[in-house]
Amino acid sequence: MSETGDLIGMSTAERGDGTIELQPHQGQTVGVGLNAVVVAFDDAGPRVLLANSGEEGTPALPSGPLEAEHRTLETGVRSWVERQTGQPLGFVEQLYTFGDKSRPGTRRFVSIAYLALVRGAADERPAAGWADLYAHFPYEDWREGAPESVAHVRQGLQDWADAGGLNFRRSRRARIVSAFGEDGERWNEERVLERYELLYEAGLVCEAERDRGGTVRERADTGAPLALDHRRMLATAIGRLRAKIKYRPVLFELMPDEFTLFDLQRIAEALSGVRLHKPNFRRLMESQGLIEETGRLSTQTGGRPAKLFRYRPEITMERPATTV
Amino acid sequence: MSETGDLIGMSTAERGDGTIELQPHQGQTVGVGLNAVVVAFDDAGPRVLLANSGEEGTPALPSGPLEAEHRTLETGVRSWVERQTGQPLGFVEQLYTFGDKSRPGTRRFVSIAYLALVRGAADERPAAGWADLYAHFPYEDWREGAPESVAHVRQGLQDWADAGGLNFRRSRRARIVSAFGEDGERWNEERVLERYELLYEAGLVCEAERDRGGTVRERADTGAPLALDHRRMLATAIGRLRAKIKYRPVLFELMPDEFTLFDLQRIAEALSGVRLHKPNFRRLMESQGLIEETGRLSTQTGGRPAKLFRYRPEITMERPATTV
DNA sequence: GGTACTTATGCTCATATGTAGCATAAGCCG
DNA sequence: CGGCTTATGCTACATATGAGCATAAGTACC
Repeated sequence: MSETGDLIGMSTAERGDGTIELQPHQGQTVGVGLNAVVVAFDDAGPRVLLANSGEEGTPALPSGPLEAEHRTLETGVRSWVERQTGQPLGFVEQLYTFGDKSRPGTRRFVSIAYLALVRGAADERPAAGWADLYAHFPYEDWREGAPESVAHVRQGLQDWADAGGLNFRRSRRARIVSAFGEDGERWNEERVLERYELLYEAGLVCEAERDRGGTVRERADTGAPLALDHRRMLATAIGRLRAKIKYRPVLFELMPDEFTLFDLQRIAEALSGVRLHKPNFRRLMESQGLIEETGRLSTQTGGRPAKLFRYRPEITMERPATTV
Repeated sequence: MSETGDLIGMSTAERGDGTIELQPHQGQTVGVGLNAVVVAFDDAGPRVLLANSGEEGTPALPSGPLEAEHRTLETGVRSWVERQTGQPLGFVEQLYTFGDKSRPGTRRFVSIAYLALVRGAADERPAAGWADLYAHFPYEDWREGAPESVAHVRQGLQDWADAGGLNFRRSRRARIVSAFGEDGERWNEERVLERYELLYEAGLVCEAERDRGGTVRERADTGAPLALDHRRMLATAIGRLRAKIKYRPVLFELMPDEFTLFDLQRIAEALSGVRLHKPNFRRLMESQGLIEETGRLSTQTGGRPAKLFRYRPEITMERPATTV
């Protein structure tokens, strides 16, 4: 191998066959972590898989370092989640890579976050458990109309905007309107990350206090904290998921083999956090050809029995799918 | 700092104030690289910024290792691109993180790829240059109808599908139809990555041959190669960009201060790779309130002079924007 | 057994959005 | 001045979306 180093920061290593292999130098020792946001459903609603980080510790996402034996990043994630929680993963998708320097002096750390969907939230695993998704984002659940916490949060943000200088005020107000809409109007359910980052910046989530060296104090309005920047990852995941169910049939990764159209709708609503119009939702689902009747009925509805459907994965195609 | 290590693969380090800090162990030495797909326009069309990797080397994307002084990943990317090519970046967005183990024995390598848009393709920089985007993806340019290369490519894929066993054949054919449509119908311009990965798997791009130890031989139908997995990154970037111009006003990151509606349309077409209906494109742009007339006219059109417009960034809001 | 209640299912309508075509305006070039 | 170019504006049509209402078919309760 002959080093030529003809390009700043790169070295080209000649292989035996005369071809050229390009490899960046190592810049510094960097830890690479893998994190997973694992989402599932049970009767109580949307859940996220958490690993407890010790006795008093804040809960954390399943995570671990990238290791030599991981063939791909994705296998690494699968292996960590299964080792830590016993939960095997189905659908897995890369979310985002976080790598800001946290505090001067601390070692550089790059975290690659993944989103995973699994088919049922089976409980009773050691050092792991399914938490209510909206316990960490109370203001994101608009299924019963605007939640109380939103008013609190809006007020807190208003105060924060008013506290700044003249220039700050304008741009902060614009960001608040963009993220939270005005007076309950124009709520865009996909802006989960934008909202969380605004709250963090305004010091309204407890992680903000903690990262400045303060103590973690839970807040009812902005929700329960997670370790490190894991709540940011969760926000990223929810936002991505809410966007994705509109154009990809990912919903079915969460469904049992057989389901009614209303089951499907309830899960779509739980994820997107808003109510949907029932007849329109049915029409959409039936017109897309993504599902087919099994011929059987569900009598567990409390009213007229509902037809049971199954997903048709053979129509992988592309079709936009579902909701809002 | 007391190590408790209560969670597999994690260690909790107690800080002075009694709060808990969670940090993954270091798994192995991993190099973290930053790559940038920088896109711009000149009169000849869409361009991508490349750094030459030595005399005979295949061109490469601007890239370099993550370094200690980079505050964020994004600043790292900006700094590397400017150091290597002299090009300062405007709009920057994270694309995807690649980290598969390439060959057994080689050191693990994680590459974080970014997409950047800049306002004009000024040339004449040392060790850098603007290349024609579609030179690397000839089959992606449908502005003049289905390109000849598509027929070649389709044939090659067909042969590859037929060569496999019975089960392979079915799934391969389905993937081909999903990625390339059938007979020129149902072409989805956003599936750039899906198409590239199919071609790679079928051995129809020269990188496939190269990565198996063969020599790099350029192919007219599937386009010019790039170093390492950089063409995969480029495919990811084009796909993301084509999707994004439909719901975000990113187009203006590429435009000069003043432009005609047809200028805008040409750039939208060049990126998406398909022709657009002119009256509809105008109506869309005018109805969105994202641009405003400057009051001046362009007489360079060869016909009736066109009104000049400028972008109104104050309407950052959210508005879906443009095309198809 | 009937009545009230529940949920499922099917249909209609108004309104947005997207697609395609054509007519006219206003410059240039010979 | 007539023929070319491109810009600009408008209209007809198809499709998607959003909201309401009527009916069907079960269960729970009296």
